[in-house]
Amino acid sequence: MLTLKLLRDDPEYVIRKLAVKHFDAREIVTKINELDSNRRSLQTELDACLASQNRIASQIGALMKQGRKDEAEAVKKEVAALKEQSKSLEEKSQSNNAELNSLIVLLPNIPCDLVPEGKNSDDNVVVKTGNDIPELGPDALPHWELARKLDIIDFDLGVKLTGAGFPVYKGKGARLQRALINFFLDINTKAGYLEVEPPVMVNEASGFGTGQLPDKEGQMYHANLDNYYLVPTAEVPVTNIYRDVILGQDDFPVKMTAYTPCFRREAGSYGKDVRGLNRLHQFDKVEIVRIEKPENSYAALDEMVAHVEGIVRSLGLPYRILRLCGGDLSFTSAITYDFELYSAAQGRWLEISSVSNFESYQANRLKLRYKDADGKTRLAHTLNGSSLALPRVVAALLEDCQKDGHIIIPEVLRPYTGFDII
RNA sequence: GGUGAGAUGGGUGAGUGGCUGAAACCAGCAGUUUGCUAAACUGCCGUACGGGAUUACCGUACCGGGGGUUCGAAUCCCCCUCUCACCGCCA
Repeated sequence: MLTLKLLRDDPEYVIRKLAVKHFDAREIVTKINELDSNRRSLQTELDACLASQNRIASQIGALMKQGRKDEAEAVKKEVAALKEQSKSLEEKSQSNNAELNSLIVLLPNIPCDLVPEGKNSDDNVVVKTGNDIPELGPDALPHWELARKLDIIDFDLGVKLTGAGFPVYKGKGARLQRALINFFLDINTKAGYLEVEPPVMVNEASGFGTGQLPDKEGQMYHANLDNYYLVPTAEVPVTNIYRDVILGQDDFPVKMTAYTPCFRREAGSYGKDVRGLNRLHQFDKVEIVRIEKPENSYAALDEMVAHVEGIVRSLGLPYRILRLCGGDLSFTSAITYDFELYSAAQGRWLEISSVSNFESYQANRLKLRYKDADGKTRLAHTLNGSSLALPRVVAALLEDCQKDGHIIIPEVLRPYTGFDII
């Protein structure tokens, strides 16, 4: 969430920048600043009231000690009115602040200056393309048919075991999953990311920390007996490692990578988007997370984009990098680069990675801070990106690498798969 | 799941109603001195919010979380959560 200080110091800036996200913030920002000013005057009043009570209480203590009991009793009577007053001030202040908090979380993150104008995904800017789109013959198949023919992914069996969106990978299909996960983790750790294996269920506090709760509650699977949530992405447990943490100067940079299965209810999706591997309820993903000082976060973002591009390039699959426009940017992101692979048999681009800088928006929720050179406590910046999400990589790989009904495994993966053709 | 014991500042750990925002020690930071891969001494050393002469000052809150008793609570009462130990079960 945004900081009150920013909203107070430069409301017009916030309103102007949020317009890039097509978010009309004027009303909320005005209301927030009103509530914030109430908050401060109420607190000043309440603090003064409590201070007198404290003063009187210690007077009574002193009198009692000297055995001047009657005087103490007399002083006690003075407190009653103050107690009434502080009680009412406290109630006012609590309801005021509750309203303030409920409003401030409605404001999305401010897009950074690099974010292009635009309404929706059509307005995203292609910043780079790489690797050639293969010429497939007329008998080229979409991945779900290839998977069935080669008997490497069984969607129907997944339906039997669980439901739609929970495929079963078999034989070389299963091995391919494992190969990709290891390949991605190896590249990430070589680039200095610390490998982490986090829990795949998190508590409520973690869900709040990264912003999945309360808004996206319906998107997560909930184990209600213990009130745990299945992680929708490793970002949640990994970033929450640093919830309520104050980092020192020497702790930077923080670079972590983690593989987890990801669970998403994806309520409301339908049609060609959910065919085959295009959209699943459970999928594998390797994530990278960074925590940086504000002055370094954009350099870190560029590094992450270059890193992910290196992985995609090495797979030899046709890709492009998009800079998301204001209208397509997620609620919490200040800037996002999407990576897409071209799925030749479907004739469409599939998103396989999203690399974002959240600046201090997540950190403010997480209470993730650091001591700067002057010893001041400030909010850190958080960033994350997929490197990579497996299903659509597999979809594109199957479709783009098909030849005479078989799949030619990309060179870099062969040490991991142990085979070069499916 | 059962029984018992606990939860205090970065760490160890004191503290059973007012003198405790919290002893002491360790770690950390700054300085002094002796001098040299180090020691001694002195000072500083939690967070948030508010006020303000906006880095020095003042106020308020916070001793797992929430509520209660009281003029006053880390300290008493209630509820919850978590941790540890033993037993049971188990990959």
